[in-house]
Amino acid sequence: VAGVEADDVIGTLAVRAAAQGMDVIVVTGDRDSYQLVHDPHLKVLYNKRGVSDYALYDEAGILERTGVTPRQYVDYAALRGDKSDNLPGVPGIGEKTAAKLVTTYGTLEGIFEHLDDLPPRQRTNLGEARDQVFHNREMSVLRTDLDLDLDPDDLRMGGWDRDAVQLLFQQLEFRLIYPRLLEALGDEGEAAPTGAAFEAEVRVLRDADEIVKHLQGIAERGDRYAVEPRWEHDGPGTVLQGLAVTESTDDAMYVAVDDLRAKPVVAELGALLGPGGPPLVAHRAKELMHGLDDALDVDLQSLELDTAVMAYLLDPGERKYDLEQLALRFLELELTSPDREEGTLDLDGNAGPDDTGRRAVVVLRLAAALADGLGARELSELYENVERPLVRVLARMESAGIKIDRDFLEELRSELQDQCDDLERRIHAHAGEPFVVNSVPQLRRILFEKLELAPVKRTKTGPSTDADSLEKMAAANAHPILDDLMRYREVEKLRSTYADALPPLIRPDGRIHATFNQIATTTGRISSENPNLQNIPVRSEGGREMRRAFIAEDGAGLLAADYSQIELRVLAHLAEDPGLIDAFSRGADVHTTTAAKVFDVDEAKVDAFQRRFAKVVNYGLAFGMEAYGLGQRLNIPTDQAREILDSYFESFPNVREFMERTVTEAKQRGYTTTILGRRRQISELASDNFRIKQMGERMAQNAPVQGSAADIFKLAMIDVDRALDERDLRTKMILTVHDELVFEVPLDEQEAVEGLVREVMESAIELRVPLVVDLGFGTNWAEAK
DNA sequence: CCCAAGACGTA
DNA sequence: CGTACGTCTTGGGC
Repeated sequence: VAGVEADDVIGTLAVRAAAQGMDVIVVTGDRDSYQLVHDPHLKVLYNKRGVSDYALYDEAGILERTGVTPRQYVDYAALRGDKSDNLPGVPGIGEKTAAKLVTTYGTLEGIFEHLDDLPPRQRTNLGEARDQVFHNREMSVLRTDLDLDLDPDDLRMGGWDRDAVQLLFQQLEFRLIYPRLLEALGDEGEAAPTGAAFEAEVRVLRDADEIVKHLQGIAERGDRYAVEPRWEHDGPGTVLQGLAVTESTDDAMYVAVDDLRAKPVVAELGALLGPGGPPLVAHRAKELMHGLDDALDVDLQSLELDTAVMAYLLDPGERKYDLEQLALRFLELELTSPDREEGTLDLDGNAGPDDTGRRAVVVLRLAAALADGLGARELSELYENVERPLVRVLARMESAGIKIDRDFLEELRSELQDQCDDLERRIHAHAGEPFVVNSVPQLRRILFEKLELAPVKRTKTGPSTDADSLEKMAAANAHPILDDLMRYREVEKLRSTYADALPPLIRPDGRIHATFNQIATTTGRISSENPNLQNIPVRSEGGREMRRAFIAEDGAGLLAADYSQIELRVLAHLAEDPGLIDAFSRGADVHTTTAAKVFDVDEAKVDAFQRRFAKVVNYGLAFGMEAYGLGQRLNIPTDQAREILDSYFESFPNVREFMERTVTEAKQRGYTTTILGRRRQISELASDNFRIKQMGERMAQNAPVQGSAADIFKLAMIDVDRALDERDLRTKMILTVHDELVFEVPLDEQEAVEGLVREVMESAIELRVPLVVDLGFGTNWAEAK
């Protein structure tokens, strides 16, 4: 109620309801409500702390709790004051004295009339606080006589509007509360329309001439239009069933894939989707590209807007970018209405032509809304120059895949299996009993109970058994089981995650086709799944073997091109740090330079040990690592780590300044930005929880650096792809690993491609420091690194 | 079948 | 108490 305190509304309604004979309980953490409890029908459920510690007070309860009656409460509270409401009390008068005074003299007025009867200290203090005390009382009196337009009867609990609640919760991104609410209340809610009943006229075209005419019409008009694929089923290996196409906001046409295969139709479709075709809109255009390529051999090159990618740029922190959710959030449209007409689902429960058509219409509407959103956040250029062209680059990489040496992989697999078996036997012998080595709870029992080893660190559920802990325990010569355990973990990881998991993913063409996800990471990087080709081992010697299984076609080799220390170069650029810029500009080894500065020695005299320290410092401190963490990583005392930290920031002062500025800005704006304007929202920065807020600060420090590096890398991918295309080279880009690109290069193209790739990657963007690319060439991925 | 936890591979 | 991912095995619950 405008212009009125909420407490007064509560007071008025509570008193009115009690007067009507209703039993009223006011649930509150506000003690002022005690004054209301003068009616036998009215009680206060006062929550002292949190939600589980509470007390139910009736009139007698208030008297017992405070020593005064509800009617006397405001006078008592006025004397006592209330720190949380910023109302000072009377010095020397606490709860006990206040209660005594009020019961003796009845009211504040009564007390002040009898000041002379009181002890001198109280008399003076009360006299001085007189105005404050009356002010206090005024502040804590609840009004119970407001002129309200509503009555307690109007507030009876009714049904609930399920759809409205669902819509609201989806908009607010309350993902878990809605199902819990359904569970708690059952689905007895009153169904109410929410604009959900969205229908589109969908016409199924079968005649080739008619289809061609329709497509020609789109080409001639040249307006934006949407294409939505219908798939045979969800998930990988699905096949295109048909396409819905629309230029309007309320109708669409649908063509089954068999009808698209007619020669004149394919030709027309190819022209429409080719370069220079009218601007096409799709949701998850990369999947559409694969569908068109696989089923019809059509190359989609006229993509204008991909609604999934656009939504990702608006908020890269979302988990999913389903059309259903986006429609609800941005258009307030319910795409999957539960009561949709029968017959729109096929036997497998999949969407039919009508659904696909409706989706196409939604995609077209959504694109306009998202385009506005991108514009308003200055993300349009990033979308047009980077994310949009990248879609097709990634699609082509996925199609290319990487060839696998199946025999080598099988050989490796059986070797690893033997080693695992052997190590498992030894571990069981050390333990004196068989147990599941992979099971952390069972391993804990063996190590920390049976063998009574001393834990080094803890997890949420018990002592940690991670590699770091095992290593520290082994260093203390705790037990011979530890060495075998560490080797087992390494070998078992290689066996299960790579040697076992990769062979089933080899397609009939002898290659693995991973999916590169453009809308998965918060920072702007690309991720890889099914399998993850971005974490194939390389550091350990044994692990590196795995890369020998990734090979080139006969007559070709693999070229690996990786940016040298791109994140540190980005940091140097963003922070404009003279020390870092100088090191990179003169081509020095930046870790050596850091070591020289931190340890105060000549660059020429830096030893390998110091350089290793400096490397950890460079990659850790710059992103919020603190003395404790640095000490852990380097196995040195925290104090010593702090000294290193201090001298680092002394040598590179602009880095600290940049980090501080970044965090401040992120707190103020709610998001960080990259070189190309990519945004990342960091809600953690607004948390009351110290640890969460600190985590947010580290994210804010890292996101601009990792994200800008991703920006540059994506530019490079697009440029290289175009350069290869323009020169009609047969070389294919086949992998992307954050700062590394892998190409399959026909041997006769090696020289040309090496020069081209280096040149294009190094000039992807102009920074305050040079970009440097390292190249490697070989018959397999291990050799190319 | 789903999920969380812990572990671990990469940048 | 550096951040960013994806995947594996266990073990508990339905």
